[in-house]
Amino acid sequence: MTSFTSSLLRLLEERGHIHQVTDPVALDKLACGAVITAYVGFDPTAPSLHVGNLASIMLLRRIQQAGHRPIVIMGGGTAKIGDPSGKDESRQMLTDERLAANIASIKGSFERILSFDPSPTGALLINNDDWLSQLGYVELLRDVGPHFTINRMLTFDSVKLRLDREQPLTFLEFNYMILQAYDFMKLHRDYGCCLQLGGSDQWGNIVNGIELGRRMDGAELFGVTAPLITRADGSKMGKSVSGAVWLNEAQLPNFDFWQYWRNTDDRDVGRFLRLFTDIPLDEVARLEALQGSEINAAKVILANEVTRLMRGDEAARTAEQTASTTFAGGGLGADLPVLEVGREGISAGAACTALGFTASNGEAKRKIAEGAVKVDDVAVTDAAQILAADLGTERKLSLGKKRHAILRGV
RNA sequence: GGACAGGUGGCCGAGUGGUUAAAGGCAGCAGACUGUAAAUCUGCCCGUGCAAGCGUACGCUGGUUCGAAUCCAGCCCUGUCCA
Repeated sequence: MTSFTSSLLRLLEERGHIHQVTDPVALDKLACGAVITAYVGFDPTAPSLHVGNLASIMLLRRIQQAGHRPIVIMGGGTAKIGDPSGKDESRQMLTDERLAANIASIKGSFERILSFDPSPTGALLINNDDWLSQLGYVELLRDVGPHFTINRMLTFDSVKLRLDREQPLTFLEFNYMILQAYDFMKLHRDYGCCLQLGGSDQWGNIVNGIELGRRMDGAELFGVTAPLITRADGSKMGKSVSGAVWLNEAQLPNFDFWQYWRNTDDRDVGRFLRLFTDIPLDEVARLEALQGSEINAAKVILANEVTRLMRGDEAARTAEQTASTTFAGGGLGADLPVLEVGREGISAGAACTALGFTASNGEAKRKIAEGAVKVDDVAVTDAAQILAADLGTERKLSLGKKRHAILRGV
């Protein structure tokens, strides 16, 4: 797996995007000579993608950077079924309206990352529901069914996992891999797409698509999977104090998004810089070599770059300023959440809950008893203590070291 | 359709009549230490209340009992095997 000649595979490999490739030599050769079309699929099960999807999103960006054409497949059709991969429980089914709304909302993330220009390398965003919902059952069975054997399907991890754990796998879900394979074949027919990329959990699905394309059309298709990105402590990416780390601002404020990256584990800094930013590799090497507390500078750069990419320049700048005023200066940053306080004030406990720092008043009380809540850096001792701010003034309310908010007198 | 085993808090998983808001683990939050890191130690971890308490909670419905997650009945769901 060394020294590819195509810019595509070199780029992917250098930046740590490659886990497995179906036929590296042939793909390398193909990617040298022509503009190829490649796709990655996403399930629109929520109104926003999250950082767990970011590695796949970046794959598409790299494709375009290497001079090829990326296709984003929104799994509007497959989402109605639910991918059994890696999950031990089936997924809730979504309505058409919900899916359409999710797709519309997710689209924004891709518009930041990819260029949807009309050139040969311009990105496309396609909903697989366009064809999947048109399929006739008997027709599908007859055309595609003969190319799959149950024997083989049973050997795929996604299926085996459920069976081994003696958990239900419905016929509906069992069909997911067939429809996904169908997607690949369809994209090859309609768009000349010959490469599918995805997370390592998609290996089985991708291989199925390659097989189906070969059997039905004699097509030569390829697959690349990306490594599962875990953090140095072994956990999956994507949780912050506020829950999942969503890519859309509507689901997660810019400052929290920035903070997520700022708090990256030392050991992950280099890897994340390579994967999730466009910073040149020699610069990355310099940054990740920083020792001790100096590596914090690299984390700021990581946070700035990723935030810039996903949220824009302005968002990154404001978040960084907020962080430096709040953490270094002990002041109040513009990006902090604001709680408006009337003349009558609000109890310390209620304020924490109103800001979403705590889930209930009971939790707020416990946190206060633990000495976690501070107003203007002075610990609050009584949950019932009334906090007030004079008209037009601002005070700082903090829970722990990371969460801060502005109390504004109105 | 039959036999057997199951359905417990975000997840895993103990618990088979009161001392059970329910062991233990994971995840999470906070405190200490630090560099807004990691590791470690400590505390917290259904809601409400200052508190005693109250309200909810162990698939669903009903029953037995002073008292049920625990016993009984019916139903729903899942798995394994059989037909």
